[in-house]
Parts: sequence; structure tokens; C-alpha cells
Amino acid sequence: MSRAGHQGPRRETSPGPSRTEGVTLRDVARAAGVSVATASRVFNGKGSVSDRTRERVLQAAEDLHYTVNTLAKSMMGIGPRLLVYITFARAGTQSDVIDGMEQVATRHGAMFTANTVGPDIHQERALVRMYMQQRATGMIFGKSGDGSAEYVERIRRYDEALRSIGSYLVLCRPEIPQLPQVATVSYEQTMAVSRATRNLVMLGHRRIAFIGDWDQDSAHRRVDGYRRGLESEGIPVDPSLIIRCPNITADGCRAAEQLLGRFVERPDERPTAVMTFSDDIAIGVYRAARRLGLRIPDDLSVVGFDDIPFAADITPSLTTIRPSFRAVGQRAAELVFKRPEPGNPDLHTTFESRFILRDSIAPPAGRR
Amino acid sequence: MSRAGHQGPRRETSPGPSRTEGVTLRDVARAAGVSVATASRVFNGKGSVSDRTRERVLQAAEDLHYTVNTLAKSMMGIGPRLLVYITFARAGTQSDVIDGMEQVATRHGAMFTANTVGPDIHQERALVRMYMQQRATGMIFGKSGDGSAEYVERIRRYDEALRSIGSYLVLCRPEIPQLPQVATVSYEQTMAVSRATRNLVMLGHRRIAFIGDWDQDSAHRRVDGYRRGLESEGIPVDPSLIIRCPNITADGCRAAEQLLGRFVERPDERPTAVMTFSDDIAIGVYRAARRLGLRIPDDLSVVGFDDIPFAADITPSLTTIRPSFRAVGQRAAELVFKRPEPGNPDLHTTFESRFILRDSIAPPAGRR
DNA sequence: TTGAAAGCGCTAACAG
DNA sequence: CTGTTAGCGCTTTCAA
Repeated sequence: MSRAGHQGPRRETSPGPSRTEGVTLRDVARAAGVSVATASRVFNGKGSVSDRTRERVLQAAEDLHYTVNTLAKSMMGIGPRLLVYITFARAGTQSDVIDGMEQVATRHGAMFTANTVGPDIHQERALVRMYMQQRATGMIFGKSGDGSAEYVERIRRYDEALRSIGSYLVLCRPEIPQLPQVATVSYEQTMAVSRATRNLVMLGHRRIAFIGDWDQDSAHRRVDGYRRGLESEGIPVDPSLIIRCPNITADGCRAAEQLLGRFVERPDERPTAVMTFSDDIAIGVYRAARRLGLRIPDDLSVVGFDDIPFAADITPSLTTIRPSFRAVGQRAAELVFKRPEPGNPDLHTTFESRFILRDSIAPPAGRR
Repeated sequence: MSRAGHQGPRRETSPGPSRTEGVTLRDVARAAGVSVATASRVFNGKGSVSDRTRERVLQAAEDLHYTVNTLAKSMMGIGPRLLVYITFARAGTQSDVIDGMEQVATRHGAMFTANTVGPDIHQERALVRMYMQQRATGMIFGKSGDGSAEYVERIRRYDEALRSIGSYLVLCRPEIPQLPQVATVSYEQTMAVSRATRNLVMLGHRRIAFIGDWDQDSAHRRVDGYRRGLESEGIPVDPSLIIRCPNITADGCRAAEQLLGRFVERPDERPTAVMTFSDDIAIGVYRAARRLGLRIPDDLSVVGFDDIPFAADITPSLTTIRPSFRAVGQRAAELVFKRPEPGNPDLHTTFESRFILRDSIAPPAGRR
């Protein structure tokens, strides 16, 4: 039975853990009068078992309400895989990204979890450690980071650590030049904003502001697109029209009020259009415009970014840029399962973003 | 070293699984020149280890990039706990519920995962089975169900199965009378809608419609509140003013257009106010009103439910009902860790919902 | 303070 | 077709 007693003195209590709650394969085997190996074969379809035996085992399992413990299987590397997404929020645009990931994970029969962390690095590290300890198959990062040396070093460490346990890291952001071996998936930002900005210029706008610059890689890229759009049309960039603010409606509103308030004395110099970092900020601009008695798009054209569900429902409907969030999530998840090696072109993907023309932009007043 | 060779013939290959990828405690112990037991003690702080030995082990772990495998610990019932939330969506109102759960799980040092499933029962069952196999500490259900006998039986089975492995089930919905032993957390619906409906009556409305009835427990409760609100004010309920439609903006819009379209010939009989199942539907009503040339609130008062972030930003801002979604999530998660026994009053909680008065309601035209 | 060994629940190689 | 056995990575008891 037990190997105890082979030799040496008897122990009163045996070492090791005590049995956990619940029915085990051993219980089923015993009830069916077979060995655990045979019972195991029944549940895994491997090896052959006589019909009568199978029947008995299945019956015993049913009677005892047996549920296999996949933790034990996982320990041998044959349990379900776990895909982890670590990001800053689950609401808004992230929900499509997450849905895309869940979809792919489910298709692969893997477990999936999306966790959010604040700006606290300790918390992030704790989360990464926890899922490393759980031997997650792969980990995807949603926060694009600030691109600082500290950020790059942190990501490098995560990548190294994950590889060392046979896991895999994927970032939802543009490729990090210093870390070409780390897989990335992103959506077009610079080009898309640049195109939208040029569109405003072509409508006749000359004074175009940008609201929502921030210490964030994605903000830099969008501001960059704004700059390039202006420059390519020969319009000089006026730094005083680039307003910093966090990506929150209320802050966007405040920023817009301040910006537009600067021109009460000289309305002719007031910007006639605003590019924003996001739809959330654009909605803040709407609110500010209403307070200041400015009509959109007559007095002020506004362009958002993200195409949140309500962009089409606000009045006037918001012209914006729609990234392929779901595709980003799907691809990121696929990368975890495919694990392309360095050099593989699949390692870095950028999805296109679409310009969604609605009613919040028009030629400036003077031009009509 | 190995127990093989004690007796019997030599095997070429040993049975059982082969070593998994990654550094194990055994590797660390070997590198530090101690036994695995000692190394284990170092990492768990149990038992005593000399400073010199501890130092060596820690150093070895560092050098080898050791990460403990909590799957092995979990097998012995001492790993991190896992809290699972199964629901229908992660966006919208669910995101607050989920955030509340995550917060509590994190506070308890537990892992947390939110999974979505469609109406397919097989998918749901597969998910439950998977997490049961993972020996989840507890499972929370977000879908309120339709209250049918089939639903009740399904929940009863889940509860039984989860208990049998020492797990725990919590439902985010009102108590199921047939299953008083299953923990529930919910927010006030009937009462809140009733109160809001009466408020409309007191403003002078007599013809009040309800849009968004559906085969869902929560729909029944809200329609019920609407009915009670009218009746308590002595207004007869007109079934033709209760419109069925799924909880989607586009459907709400269609439903509203149809309803209001019935009265083009006799505008005096047109409903002057609409209670809706949700803010999403209310926004559909806004859209329909705009198309039909009806002004809100002058020609039509509208009340939503949920208080989604944009309820305050649409024009006119939406009067609605705000449930305590975050509190529901938090409490549900806490129940998983507290595990109240049958009879404990904590087993069933209902949080209050607040009436949020904004600009989408006013006395009907004739009354001003 | 340390190590040997047994055991958590399961799978797989091998022998019968 | 079925049982025996070793082992996955870890903890814990007992003895030294």
C-alpha cells in the first residue's frame, strides 16, 4: 500500500501535506475497484480500457461528484494554459481589446484574465510575479509606458524573467527600438492624426489646437501626428496651442476653457479647430464650447480619437479616429500562442486606424 | 539518490513526467549546498535557518532567477486563491462591478478573473467546469437569469458542485426564493423605478411609457416598479405603452420610433414621458425623438437607468437611476472570502439605488 | 539548525 | 487491458 514501513521505525503521523478537500482520482479508483492509472486512462482517453471497466469508473466518478484537479496536471505541464493581460483599465477602449483577447484564448482552450493596475510600479511587479509563479503561458501588457530608460529596463527584466520560466511577453504598443526581441502589437496613431489634421487644414482651418498632450508614449505619437500634419501643409506649429492635460473629460473641459478663454478679447485669433487626444477629451471640449457659447462645428471644429460608442450619439456627432482595438487584442493573444522568434516579421504589427467623418467638423466661419 | 534500484530490474527511462522548464527549488538547494527542505524554510519563513545558510540560499535563488511554482503549493491547498466572475459583458455598468471585485480580491491577496459568456449554456458550463478544475476559491455570477425553473435548477447544480470541492457561489441578483442558501448581492430596482415613475406623475404626466421590457429578471423588476409607481398614484397601466426590446441603443431607438409613430394622427394622446430599462435605451429614445422632431424634455420626458458616464454629457443631460455597482462587486467578492452560512443575514444584500435628477424631465407641455 | 522521506493528485513508462 | 511505480515541485514531520 504505502511505501512507509519498508524499513526504519514507524512514525505516528506521516510527513507531507494532508489530503485536500474534495474527491480525488484515488477515491474514484477505489470505489470502482481499479487502480488510479486505469481511472486516469478513462478520463484522458489514452491507453485502452475495457468497456466494463470504463463504465464502472465513470459511474463511480458520477456518484462521488468527482472533478479532476487540473492543478496537478498543470504541474506536469499538461494543464490548461493561462493568458494574462495587465492593463490600466477595463472600461472604454480597453474593453474591445480585452474581448479580442478572450476570444482567442477561448479558441485555444486557454484561461484568460485581465487585471488592472494603477501607476504604482510595486503593484505591477507584484502582479507579474504572482502570475509568473502561476506559470502563466504568456503575459500581455496594455500600458504603453512613457518610453523612459527606466521603463525600457523594466520591460527588459519582465521579458527576461518570463522567458526563463518558458513564458512569453507581448506589448500592446509600438516596437521598442532597444528591445526588438519583445513582441508588440499596436495601432496607427501618428499617421492617423496627421491625416485628420491635414483634413482640417484643407477645410480651411489655419489655427488648429491640440488638447491632451501628456507624459505618455501615445500622447507623444498623436501630438507628433498633429505637428506633421500641420507642417506638411506648410502651417507653422504654435506651441501655445498644444495643451497638456490628463485623459479625462473634466480636465479636457478645463483645458479647453482656458485655451479658448485666452481669446475673448481677440476672437479673430481664436483657434477654429481642435484636435484632441481622445473622444473623452473631445467631449470635454464640447462641454467647454457650450459654456462659452461656441457652436460646434460652426465656431469650432472638433476631432476625437478612439470612436467610443457614444461618439455617434452626442450632438453634433463626433468626427474621430477609430483604431482596430479588437484586432490588437486578438493579435496580441495569438502571439502568445505562436511565440514568433526574433527576426520573424510577425513580431511587430501595426494595425491601421480609420478616419470616421461625422458632424463635428466644418470649414471655419470665414470660409463659408 | 533516487529510490529506483532498491530492488527489481533497472529501467532505461523512468516513469512519470519529465522535469518542466525552469529553475526549481531543488536546483536552488543544490546550488546552495543544502536540502530542499532547508531551502523551502528560507522562502516560507517557517522553521529556523541559520543566517549563513539563509544567505547562501537567497544568493543561489538570485543567481538562478528562481521563481517559486505556486501550482505546486496550490496542490497542497496553500497557494493563492482564485476568485472568478462570470458575466455577460465587461463594458458599461459591469466595469464598475468588476473593479469592485478586483479591489477586494487584491486586498485579500487573491487572483481574480472576469470572464464573459454569451447566452450559450454549454459555454457557461464549460467555464464553470474549467474553474472548478482549477479549484477556484469562489465563483460569482453576474447574469441575473430569467428566473425559469431551468435556471434555478442550473444554479442549484452549480452551487452543489462548487460546495463539493470546497468552493463557494455568489450571485449578483436578488435572492432566489427556492435557493435561500445561495448568497446573493443586488441593487434596488423595483423600488427605484417606482419612485422615479411617481415623480413623473407628480410632475403632471399621465401617459407614461416603458421601453425595454425583456425576458430577464431585471427587466421584470423594473417594469414591475413602473407598474407599481403608476398604480400607487392611481393611474391605470396601459399595456400597449410597455414596449419590449433588447437592451441596445439601436433597438431602443426603433422601439421609441414605433411607439411615438403610433400617435402622429392624435398627438394629444402621445405619451409625454418614457421610463426606460437603461441609459442605453434612453439614448435610443433621444435619437428617435430627434428624428421625429420632438424636443426633450419639452415634448417628452425621459428617465434612464444605470447612470453611465455619458448620461451627464448628452444634451439634455439624462435623469436616471444610479445603482451602487461598485458596492455590489465589492460585497460579492467579500462574500466569497467570508462564506456566510445559511441563516446568516449577510447572505443576501440589496444596495440602494439613487435617483439622479438632471435635465431630461419636465412637466408635460400642457401643464406649464 | 538541518536532512530524509512521505505525500499533495495526477500521468506515463513499463511489465505483466 | 491493467497494475505498479516513479516523478512533477513543493511542504512538513520527525529524527538527528
